[in-house]
Amino acid sequence: MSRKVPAGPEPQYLKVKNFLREGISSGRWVAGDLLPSEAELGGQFELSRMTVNRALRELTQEGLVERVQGVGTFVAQLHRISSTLTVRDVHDEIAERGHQHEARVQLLEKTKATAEQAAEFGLRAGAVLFHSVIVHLENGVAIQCEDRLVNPACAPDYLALDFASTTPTNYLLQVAPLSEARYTIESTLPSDAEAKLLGIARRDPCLVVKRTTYSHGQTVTTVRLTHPGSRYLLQGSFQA
Amino acid sequence: MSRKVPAGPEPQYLKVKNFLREGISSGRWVAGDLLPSEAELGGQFELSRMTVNRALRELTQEGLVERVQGVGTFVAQLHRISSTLTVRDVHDEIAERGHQHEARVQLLEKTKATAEQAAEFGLRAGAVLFHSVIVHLENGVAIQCEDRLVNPACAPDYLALDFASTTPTNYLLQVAPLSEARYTIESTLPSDAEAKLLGIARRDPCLVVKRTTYSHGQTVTTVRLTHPGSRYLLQGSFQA
DNA sequence: GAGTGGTCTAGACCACCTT
DNA sequence: AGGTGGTCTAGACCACTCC
Repeated sequence: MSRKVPAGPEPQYLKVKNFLREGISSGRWVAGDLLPSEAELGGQFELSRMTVNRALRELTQEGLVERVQGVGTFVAQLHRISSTLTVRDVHDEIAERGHQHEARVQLLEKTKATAEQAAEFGLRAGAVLFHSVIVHLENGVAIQCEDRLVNPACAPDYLALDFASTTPTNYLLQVAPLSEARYTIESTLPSDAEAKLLGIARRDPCLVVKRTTYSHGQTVTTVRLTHPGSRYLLQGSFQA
Repeated sequence: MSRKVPAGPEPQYLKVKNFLREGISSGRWVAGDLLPSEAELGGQFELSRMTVNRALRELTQEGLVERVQGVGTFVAQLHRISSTLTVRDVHDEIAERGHQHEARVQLLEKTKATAEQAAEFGLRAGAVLFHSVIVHLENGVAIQCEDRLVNPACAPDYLALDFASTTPTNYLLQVAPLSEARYTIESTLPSDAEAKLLGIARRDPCLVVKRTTYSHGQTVTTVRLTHPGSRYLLQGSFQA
């Protein structure tokens, strides 16, 4: 068992992972099948149990297999195609495509929280919130309208910032370490104001991402990101 | 160092993970900061390096920290809020909400591939494809129109199936082990046919998921899932 | 050369499930 | 009792980076 582990280009645990991945995606094992135990795989590959364990643990986390203590490892039901959807800072996203980003600040003001907003921020109705509306352009074309409410307790100098150079997302992540976020994605029509700002018709469908982020258990900000359906889509992929 | 590791309710590596997570979400360490090395953490917690390594490895995979060999472990830039978006079988999704699912088969036919479709399936133009259109209802309300093309080579008996009892997604996952999938999510208007089938107006925005799945390097199926924007949304969350 | 992370081992103890 | 996975150790060698 004392192999001179070359630790070459491909680690041993990856060989095990690939062996199993291959077996699953080729149909050699199908959903529900019992896979070889750690001991068996360790024998076949001449590896210690810890190394095999790592391979199987990672496959579990990737959702490809399911493990039951005392029973064994099974091929997972792949009834869910899950993948990492990344909601990112617009600036980064545009920059990564090699395009030019421009932000136009349409509004930057203090406002008083409605009862609903106050509840979301854990403040009392009428408390002061910061409110900004910014249109983001990619190579001169409006692709996102960002309508945001900010908790002044988390970012007291929000109104004094220059959003032509930093995005609110970027700034807020710096002043308030992100601990949790919730979002929804839906398809709706833009408001009159949004349609005007984005240069689209009132009846053009939009992809709307609503997001609330928390830090230290406090609500930092809520944002509504409206994207013209004709100019924006989310994409992702899944790999077995 | 020979502690009687109680392996109690909380594993040791989780203690390390939680310690670091807490430090990051509380702002004790901010993006870019250098975290204690494996050796340091091992000393503080009286753990072996392997155990600490596991904690840090998992945090890396969760996107919370970044590691550079020979340099150290740093708090990651949380410029991306990523979470697992799960695109699931409609039936499961509805059943999980405790609601009733009904599938109405609107169309089930052979068709000849257009040049574009043929290219997607790796077949020649005019090759036979199976085509189905099914409307899915949740408690009697149409929430999804599923327009699907299927590669006959992967599911020869597709046309003979009873989709009132099994969904195409479910069936196809069984006959063709999923190896890869790609999808996009966008906001558009429904076609005339879709609007009619979903019982909505032609100008009601829809959330459309397009998905192509592969098995053994073959294209198994392409599907367009159209959801009335007023009745469907995707949601997710992110936890630091 | 000293410090870092990346990997691997050959044991170990435990909890759990099946028999 | 015997097999399974879940965790942990105290070493080890390597590749990499920084000084």
